[in-house]
Amino acid sequence: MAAVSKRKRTASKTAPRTTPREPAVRASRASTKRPAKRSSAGGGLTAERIRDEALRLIDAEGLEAFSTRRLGAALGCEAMAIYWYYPSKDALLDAVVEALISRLPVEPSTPGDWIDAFRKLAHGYRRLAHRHPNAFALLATRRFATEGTYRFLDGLFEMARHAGLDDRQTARFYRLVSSFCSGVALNELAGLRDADRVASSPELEAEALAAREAFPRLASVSSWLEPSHFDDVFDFGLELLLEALQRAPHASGVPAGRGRAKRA
Amino acid sequence: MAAVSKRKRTASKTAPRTTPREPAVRASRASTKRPAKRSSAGGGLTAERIRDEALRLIDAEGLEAFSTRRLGAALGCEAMAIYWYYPSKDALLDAVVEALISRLPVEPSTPGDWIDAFRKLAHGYRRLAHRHPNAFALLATRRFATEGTYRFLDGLFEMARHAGLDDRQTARFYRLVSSFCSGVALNELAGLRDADRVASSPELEAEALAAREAFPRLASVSSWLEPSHFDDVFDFGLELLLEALQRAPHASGVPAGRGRAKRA
DNA sequence: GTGTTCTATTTTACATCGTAAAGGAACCGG
DNA sequence: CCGGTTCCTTTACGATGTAAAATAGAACAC
Repeated sequence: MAAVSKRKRTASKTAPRTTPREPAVRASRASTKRPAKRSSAGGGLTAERIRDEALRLIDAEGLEAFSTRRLGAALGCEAMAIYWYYPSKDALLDAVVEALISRLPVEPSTPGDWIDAFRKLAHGYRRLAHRHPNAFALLATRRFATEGTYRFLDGLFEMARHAGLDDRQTARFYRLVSSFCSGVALNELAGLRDADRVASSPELEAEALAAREAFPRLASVSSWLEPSHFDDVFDFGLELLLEALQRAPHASGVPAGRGRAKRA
Repeated sequence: MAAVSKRKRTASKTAPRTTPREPAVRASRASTKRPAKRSSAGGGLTAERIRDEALRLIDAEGLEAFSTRRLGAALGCEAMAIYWYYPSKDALLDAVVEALISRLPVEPSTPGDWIDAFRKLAHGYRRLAHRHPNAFALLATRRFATEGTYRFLDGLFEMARHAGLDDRQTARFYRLVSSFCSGVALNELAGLRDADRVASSPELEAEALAAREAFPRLASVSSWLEPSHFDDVFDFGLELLLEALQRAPHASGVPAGRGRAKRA
């Protein structure tokens, strides 16, 4: 966590920020004493409630439309109230990412079958993209940088170790599979969004038709690029990766420098 | 192109937009008559100059910091002048995407070797990510929806046809390779950005250290996740895909429904 | 010449954004 | 009752994207 404040935009915002008084940095403080009780109705603000509502809003109205003020309105409080629980909008979005990630199944469904666990995980990731299309760009774009995401990765890597993979192979396949999954999902989401857009505007439809005529090859291939074939592509690619993973679990296939795992 | 205006944010902005008077929609009008001549110095505004400067600015200061006002300042004009050439910031970004895409090599370096052409293309794409890290997210996130990008795809698919791939395989591998490339590149860029951030802040550094202790598996794997190993991962994954591509060029390996190409 | 029209740009204005800073209001242990 | 802590609101500032109108110069009509 920690207050990072993204990038300072123009490097000359206002003041040098001298730790104002130490507001709220840690995300879930409510548990240290008693949860909350003020304002009888649903007013009880907590970091979790804010985060959940943020996700709900993003799902409902898109990432672009999401703002602290709108979130405040949805929560029944002023926008600035959020800043008691999160140091910035950015940090809140990190928390949303964390919440999504932690829903993924890290354990294999059948204990020994770690390839299957990887597969399940990949499918879970993809399911996330489908369930939260608007929030998914966050996952693909932001670095995993919170405790929960660390825990997720640690669990995953622990599983890989039990499967006998050395660290290098683990790293490699983690990168490969996760890159592949986000790549496919982003592609897919972009395609869906675009299909939406075109369908909702006659002029864009006409334009698409014209493009189809001007570029015949594009036209004939693009029927295979439609949403209905996404599953096919995803499974094909994923199985390709998993096969390779199964094929060469221990050995390192490239020069390498003896940085092996400590366990057999 | 066409004025799309993104999504209307809240669905209740201001007025219903009744085609104000028909300002500028088509991107490059300067060529129809004479380029321009007003304002002796470097003032000559054109769609191309705006787009190029936009890319330069994004490269230099990041996507977040990019705004029409700053672009105007860089060009020596008011922000609104841009709107004569592009209907929206969104459309301008589309043009930037197009400019980047059209730099990729679609032709194979040795005429017959189409696998090599795919490889070159993938490496070119990755090089783009390296050369324009700040602009790259645009490529991965936005749909290819301009004439230039259509042309690019048409050229690519034409090449695939010459290589003997049917439309289904073409579509499949296009999606696979492009998804893979953007996924890896995004991952890579996020990693680099994060390494930057951590290196520039002692408290984040301490935090990272603590995480390393709390999650031992993460720590030992993550040395293999460092930037120095990106090339390795990319090549490994790409060759995996290309091998599969070479292995099964024509046949469709799944049930399929006879929706084949009309051309031999 | 004097309009008038077209093209390119500036000016002005508005709603919205993230968030710093300060000011309550409710609770606390004394 | 009092000072402190905790949580939330108010107010304010400097951005943002862009609609709308004003404006300046070039090109054409007469």
